[in-house]
Amino acid sequence: MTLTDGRRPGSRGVAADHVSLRRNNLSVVLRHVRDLGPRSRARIAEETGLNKATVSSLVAELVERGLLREGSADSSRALGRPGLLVELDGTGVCGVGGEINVDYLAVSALDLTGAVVLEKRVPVDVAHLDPATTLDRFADLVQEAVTGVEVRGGQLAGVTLAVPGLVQGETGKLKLAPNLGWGELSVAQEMRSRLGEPTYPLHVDNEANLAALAAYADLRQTEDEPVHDLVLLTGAVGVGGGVVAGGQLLRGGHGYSGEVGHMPVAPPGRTCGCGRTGCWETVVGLTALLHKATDRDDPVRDPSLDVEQRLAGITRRAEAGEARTLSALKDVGTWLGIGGAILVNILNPDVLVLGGYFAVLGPWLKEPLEKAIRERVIAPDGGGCRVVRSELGFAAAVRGGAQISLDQVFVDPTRIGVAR
Amino acid sequence: MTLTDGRRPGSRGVAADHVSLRRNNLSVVLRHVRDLGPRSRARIAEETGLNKATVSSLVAELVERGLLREGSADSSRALGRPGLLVELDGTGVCGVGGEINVDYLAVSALDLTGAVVLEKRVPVDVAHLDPATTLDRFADLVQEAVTGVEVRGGQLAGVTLAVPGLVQGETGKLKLAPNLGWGELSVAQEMRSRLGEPTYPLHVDNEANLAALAAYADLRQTEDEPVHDLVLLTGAVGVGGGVVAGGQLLRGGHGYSGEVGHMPVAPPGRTCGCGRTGCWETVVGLTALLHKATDRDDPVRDPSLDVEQRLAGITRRAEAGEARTLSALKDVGTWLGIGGAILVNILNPDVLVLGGYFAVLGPWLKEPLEKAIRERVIAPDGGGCRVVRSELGFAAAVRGGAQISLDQVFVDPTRIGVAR
DNA sequence: TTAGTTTGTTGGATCAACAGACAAAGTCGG
DNA sequence: CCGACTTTGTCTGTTGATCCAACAAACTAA
Repeated sequence: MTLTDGRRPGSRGVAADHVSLRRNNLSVVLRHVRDLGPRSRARIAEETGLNKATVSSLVAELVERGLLREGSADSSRALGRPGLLVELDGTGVCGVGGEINVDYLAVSALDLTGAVVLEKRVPVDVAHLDPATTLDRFADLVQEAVTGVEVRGGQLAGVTLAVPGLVQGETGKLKLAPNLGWGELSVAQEMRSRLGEPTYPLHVDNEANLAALAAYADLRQTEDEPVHDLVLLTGAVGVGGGVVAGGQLLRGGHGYSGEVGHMPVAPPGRTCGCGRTGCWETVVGLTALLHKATDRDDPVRDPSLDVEQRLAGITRRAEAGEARTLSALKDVGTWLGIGGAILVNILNPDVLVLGGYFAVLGPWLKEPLEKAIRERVIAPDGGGCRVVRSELGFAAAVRGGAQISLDQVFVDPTRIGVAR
Repeated sequence: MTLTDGRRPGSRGVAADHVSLRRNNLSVVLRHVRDLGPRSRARIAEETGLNKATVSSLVAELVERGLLREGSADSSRALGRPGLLVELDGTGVCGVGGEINVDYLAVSALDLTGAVVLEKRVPVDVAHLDPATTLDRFADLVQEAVTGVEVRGGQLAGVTLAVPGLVQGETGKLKLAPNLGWGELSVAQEMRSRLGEPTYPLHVDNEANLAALAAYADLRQTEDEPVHDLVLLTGAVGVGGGVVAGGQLLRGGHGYSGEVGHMPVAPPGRTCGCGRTGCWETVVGLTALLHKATDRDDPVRDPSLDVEQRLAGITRRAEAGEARTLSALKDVGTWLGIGGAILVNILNPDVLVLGGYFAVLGPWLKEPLEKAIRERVIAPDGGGCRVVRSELGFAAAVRGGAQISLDQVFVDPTRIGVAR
């Protein structure tokens, strides 16, 4: 009922005038077409409650801004004059996402429809590189995507960069990225200067947060019923968590939410990177799986090889029914469920999304995981929570970054194109 | 930037017309006065960005509806014509909250300013009573509060009832309340029929959720900097959790969020009510403290005595420096911190609020709790999270219930009073 | 061919915010 | 005490976005 700013959390409404009203309704129409697909003006009016004449005017402006376009005639309704379908115009605007991770750099560009315009991932041993050198190479990669969008004739909605670490909410300052071996560093500022102080918005966010957002956008397209509450778990050496609650990314007071890897749920065992024992990571992280499933000199343990290849090795053994591999996977799945049940009890998500290596090995993890959750979640029927594998693989964070840049356009379409 | 409905989660905007615009700005002005205190029309205009003339018109309507009133002259500004202060009118509207708990029934009525109009708590051994009988007595109590508000000349904004159990989001159906010994039961429907199918909105919610909301409203008044992310822990026989994230109550997909009592963090020991061992409740619940601090025949263990009196006994011993009591409190405080750190790592709240018995014994719990959190939260400086005791005691949930009813008025002031 | 249905546009009405002018009510300096 | 100055709150007219009702256009069905 109230105009929300979106930038100031908790502020449920800001003063509004005719311009805000128009902006709001432009956003409503644009998101309506995104979420429910192409449809005629008359149908949009009917479904949103706006007047037919108003919808015509709004659509005209959105077309002028290059966000919508008229498509073919609507032949679905039997009687009367057929309407002209109005649909998202993918050619106009793109969002770009980037990611720095332990062993690769990546970028992705999505158009307004969510389709992948370009995507690139280069293996880089970030942990053993100077941060400045990494940022140089990362800036080159991001610039490549930006120019790629521009030569294609698209307008750039914004760039959002993912980092596997603690990112302070407002400033986008990186506080700590243990897996990269990075300390406090203003990634946003460093990248802005390397990209020549660009005019488009550039933000930095936590990798799991953006992956969760990508999963949210993905579920919006694939699921019948709307999903507004989800938890995403990214499995790597560490374990990251991203939470979408009530359709909004949960960031916490300072942006440090989603640190799930160090829940003390396991019996004392291997020492965690944080210095303690018993952390969840130590029983569900990739290292834990490899230690259980393989011997010391096994090639799949070789950190210099590509992660996806090593995982393919595990998959092959599991498919062949190798006992030790299957037992290790069942073990990890159960521990995943024990920690997952904590999250489900606290957050009651509709969906628990497995990302990173959990997604790859999902077929073997899912059953013991779901069993553990059913047993340990207090709410009836596991609180109605389903477990799904992410379809996005290791591209989740970059896609989420591109998506969050595009989201700004859906919230305020007047950011793009010329005024009337 | 978009008009939010508030009822549909995730829907970031609904179609808006002139009426919505007006409603939005009425809400903005009303909340502005609530949050920042009495001030002149000119100042409201300056601070909200609305036009002076518009603010005059909005204030006039809000006065007509009995939500605002003109107060004394503003003598704070030195120069020029002094303004007339505009302030919340407490006499017009009230919200009512009720609570069913293990050993008492309670109601509270708050006026628009948040001041307590009436409050009542009666000891009832709910667990050993037929649900129907309990609901009969509860309905009498709620009706008493409702008529209390009405004879005072106030309009009733709504009634919200707290239950210590799992409440399904939309329907307000109680799924499970183990501490009451209640199973599935539509409390909302039962109460509506007992209250004669009232016209005012009546809702049912989880007790910890409402307590968290009360703490949120309380911090809004007492803190200088706005707090939009908090976690509230209610200590009783069990442990409940309520989460406010980004200024919104976190409910989860089906309303089952906040089940923190059964996190498996403790070593195997006493069997929990849920049938497992190692649950957080078993080391921080009231029973755990009593077992550590006292012998079997100690009178403070007697469940037939009032909880507050028994806690007063513990407080006395702690103040006297009794070693066993102090040691038990330190133990509970540390365990509270171990589980609390999980919540802080996941949710990154600005404030961790201690409610229920944790608030009463807070002075002894706080130090070991904060130490454990500092040690175990990954984000620097504990993620900026402070630990505070709730000032509301066992009235938190009823106050929160009344508050959430009033919140509807702040979101849509046109619900109250006559149209222009 | 005609009646009926649906689409999308047009012109006028309505409503709320805005802008600027102005009287009212105070302070300050002489 | 008086005039210059400042600030408040109201009033009048303008702007702009949505709504409403009428209508031409386009198609189906009989």
